[in-house]
Amino acid sequence: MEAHVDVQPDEASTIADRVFGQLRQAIVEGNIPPGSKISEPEMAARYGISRGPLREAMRRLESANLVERRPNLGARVITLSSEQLLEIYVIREALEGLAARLAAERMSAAAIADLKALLEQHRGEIAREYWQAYFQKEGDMDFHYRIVQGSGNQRLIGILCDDLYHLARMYRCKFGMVSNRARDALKEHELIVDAIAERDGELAELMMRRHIRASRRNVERRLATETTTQQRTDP
Amino acid sequence: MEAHVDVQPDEASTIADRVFGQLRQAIVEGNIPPGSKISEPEMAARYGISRGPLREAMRRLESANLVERRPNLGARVITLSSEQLLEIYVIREALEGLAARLAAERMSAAAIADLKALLEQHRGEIAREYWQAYFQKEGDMDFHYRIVQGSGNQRLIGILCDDLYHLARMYRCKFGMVSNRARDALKEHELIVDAIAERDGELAELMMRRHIRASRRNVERRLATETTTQQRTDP
DNA sequence: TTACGATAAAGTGTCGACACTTTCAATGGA
DNA sequence: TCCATTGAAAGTGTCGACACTTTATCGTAA
Repeated sequence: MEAHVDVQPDEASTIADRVFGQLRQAIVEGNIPPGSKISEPEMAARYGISRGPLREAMRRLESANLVERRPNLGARVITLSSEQLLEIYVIREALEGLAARLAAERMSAAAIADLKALLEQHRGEIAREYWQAYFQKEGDMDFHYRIVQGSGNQRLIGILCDDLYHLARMYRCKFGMVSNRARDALKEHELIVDAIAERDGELAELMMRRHIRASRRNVERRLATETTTQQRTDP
Repeated sequence: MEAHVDVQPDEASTIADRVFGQLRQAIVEGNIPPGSKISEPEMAARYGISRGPLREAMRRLESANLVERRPNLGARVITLSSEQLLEIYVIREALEGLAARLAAERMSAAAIADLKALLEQHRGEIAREYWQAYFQKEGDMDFHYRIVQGSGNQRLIGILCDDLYHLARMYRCKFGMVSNRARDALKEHELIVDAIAERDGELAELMMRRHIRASRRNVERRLATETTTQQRTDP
């Protein structure tokens, strides 16, 4: 449990770690726009550090697939294409389906109780119409995050939590995904937790796959209408 | 297609790239034993470079999950536990099953023909008893590698080819996996390719999952007998 | 005016040196 | 004899400087 935690801007033993967390947050939230070049001297000056730690932070961003680096040409924030977003959904369907099955087999009773409490909280927030503030931002991620943790497969946890989830968040910040699917998603979450609580791994996997597929199709619809009704925003 | 290629010791624009490839090979092949500490000054001296590029190479090895680094304590080659090996198999089953399905849908006819030719070659090698030299080492990897490439999902390709496959090779080098399963595996490979050639994604996924599951069970049996008949080699 | 080439600017890759942390060993005391 | 303390040695983290590559700019010639 010591790995795979979000490196927050504060508390980090090394400068490179701290700057990595800050840069990741800035990139994911769109403060450093996709496709923009990151100049090492400029960034180092902005954060008041040397180029050494900054380069290390950049390398970690590269391995997290948030920036692309090419020799002698420097680093650019990745550009988000709809194809890549759909690729991520396809992988998440397989991987989180697996995670749900494993979680149903191995998650502790206490963790399941916590999960149910989280869903109860979400239910309340949606009823009070707070969901636009919370659920669509982090609530959904919290849910998926916990199930993946519950799988107990460290490598699976690493792939999903260290890489794919940050990318998914980045997309969410880019296109402001105001989801009309919040209620449906909550319903699906409940079905998944029920299956896990009954230790029915097969059903949990099925429900998780169906849930992520529904999310993907929602995004596909949104992308389709977006490209037909208005211009793309790629310069 | 420019990414996800094995960085060979030669031809690499930057020193860090070259040393990364050399170190990865040394680690995967067991020349730098698992669990051993990697001293930056010592390694830099051995390769005749400065600590800067070496640190970059180490960082890339860490993101490939071949070494573990802890602040102020340095880097160690990962220790291979049987649990981790099985974790990898579980993930491969899900991910390569997905890859096989996508490959059945999207692989070009030419690529499928190449795949068939590769299998034909393997068949010949096994018949001539050369399989102990080739098949068990890289032939199996070649097969899986091509199908993953055929999926066309760049992120899936990255996860499997950049990370998991090197780890799998590392395990293979550690325990000298002389497989009595070569003939069975070839048979399973043929079934998978047949399904892909008939564009039957569902069947291709099923066969690939079954194939990897069989491999995993073979490893499990081997591990079980190993631990009961002889001492573990962990010091 | 446009195309080509040279020069300068900016940026990345690499290096050696210093500061701080960890580790180990020797010394002293209980 | 054993444990704690202290000092040195080794190692990692960080920094500034230099070399080489890429890019932009300017000047010249067609």
